[in-house]
Amino acid sequence: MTAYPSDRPSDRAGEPTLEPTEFRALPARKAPGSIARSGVMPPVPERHGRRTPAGRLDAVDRSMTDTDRALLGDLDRFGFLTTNQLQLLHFSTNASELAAARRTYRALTRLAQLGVVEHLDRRVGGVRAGSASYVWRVGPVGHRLLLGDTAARLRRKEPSLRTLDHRLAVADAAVRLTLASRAGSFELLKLTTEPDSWQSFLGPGAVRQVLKPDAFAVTAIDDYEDYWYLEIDRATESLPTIVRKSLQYARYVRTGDAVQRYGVNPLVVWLVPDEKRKQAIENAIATSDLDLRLFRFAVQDAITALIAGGAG
DNA sequence: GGAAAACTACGTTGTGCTAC
DNA sequence: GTAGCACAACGTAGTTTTCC
Repeated sequence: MTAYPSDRPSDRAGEPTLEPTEFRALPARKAPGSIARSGVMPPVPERHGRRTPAGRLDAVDRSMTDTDRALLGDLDRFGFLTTNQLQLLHFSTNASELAAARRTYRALTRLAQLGVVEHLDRRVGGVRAGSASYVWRVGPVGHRLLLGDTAARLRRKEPSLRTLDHRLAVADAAVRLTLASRAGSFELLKLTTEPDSWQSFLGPGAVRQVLKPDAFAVTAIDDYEDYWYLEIDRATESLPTIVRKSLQYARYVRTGDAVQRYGVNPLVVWLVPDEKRKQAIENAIATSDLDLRLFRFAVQDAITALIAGGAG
C-alpha cells in the first residue's frame, strides 16, 4: 500500500467523512476472545440466509461510536477501502503508526464481528507479502444501518481484480486529496464518487448522455474555487476508448451546462499509473482535435501537487 | 539452462498485558 | 473501557540452492 503524508489532528469524529457485492463472514485467525470481552455487543456474526432482528440492529446502532459511523460512511461511499486507507483517514493521529494500526485493526475487527463491515478474502497490493492489506466493505448489518430496516437484502459477489483495482485507485486518489486538504495544501469543498459524480446532459440530436467521471472534486485556494473531473486510468482501457471518453467531456463542455452550473468549466484530470502511460494518453488526445486546455495529466501519486497548483 | 524447492526477509495481523 | 507496548504468528515476495 502506498504511503501518504500523515497530518490528522486528534479525533475528527463529527466532521464530514469522505462521502458497494455475498462474502463469507470474517474468519478470525484465532479465537477473538478479547474482542468479545471488550465489545458492548456480544459478537454474533451475520449468518447466511438469516436476517438480523430489528432489535439487535438497533442495539448495534447504539453501540457504534462516531468513528465507527465515519468508517461505515467512507466504506459506503467508496465501496472498498484497504485497512491502510481507513487508518490514514481515521486513526493517523495516534502516538505511533503501530498504535494507529492497532486501533484500526481493533475497530474493524469489532465492526466485522457485528456484521457492520466485512473484508474480502482477497488481499491486494504490497511489495512484500505483509504489506498487502485487507480490503474492507460494508457488511450486511452495515447495509441495513445505512439504508434502514426495510433495505433489500444484499446480493453480492466477489469483485473482479480489475474492478477492485480501479475502485481502490479511486479511493487512493480521494485519500490523497483528503490528507492534502488536512495538511493545508488546499481546501477540499466537495468530493463525490460514482454514481454521485455522474452528470447527464443533452448531446447532439438532443440525445441524453451521461458523463461518468470516477470522481468530482471542488477545491479552493485563497478565494479561487477549482472544479475537477477525475478519471482514474489503470492502463486497462484502450487509447481509442480514452479518446472517446475525452470527446464526451468536450461535447459536455460545448453545451455550456457546466459554466451555467459552476461559473467555469471543470478540468478533466487523467490520473495514470506511470509516465509512459501519461505520455501515451496525452498524445492520443492531442492528435484527436481535442482542446488540450480542458485536460490535465498526472501519475497517481502526483495528484495533490497538480490540484494544489490550481486550475489556472 | 530452467523449474522446483528451500530459505530468508519483513510488513501485517492477532493476543496478552499494563497503565490510565 | 480504551489505548499503547511487546511479542508471536502468519503470509507472501524475493533470493538462493538443488535437481533434472
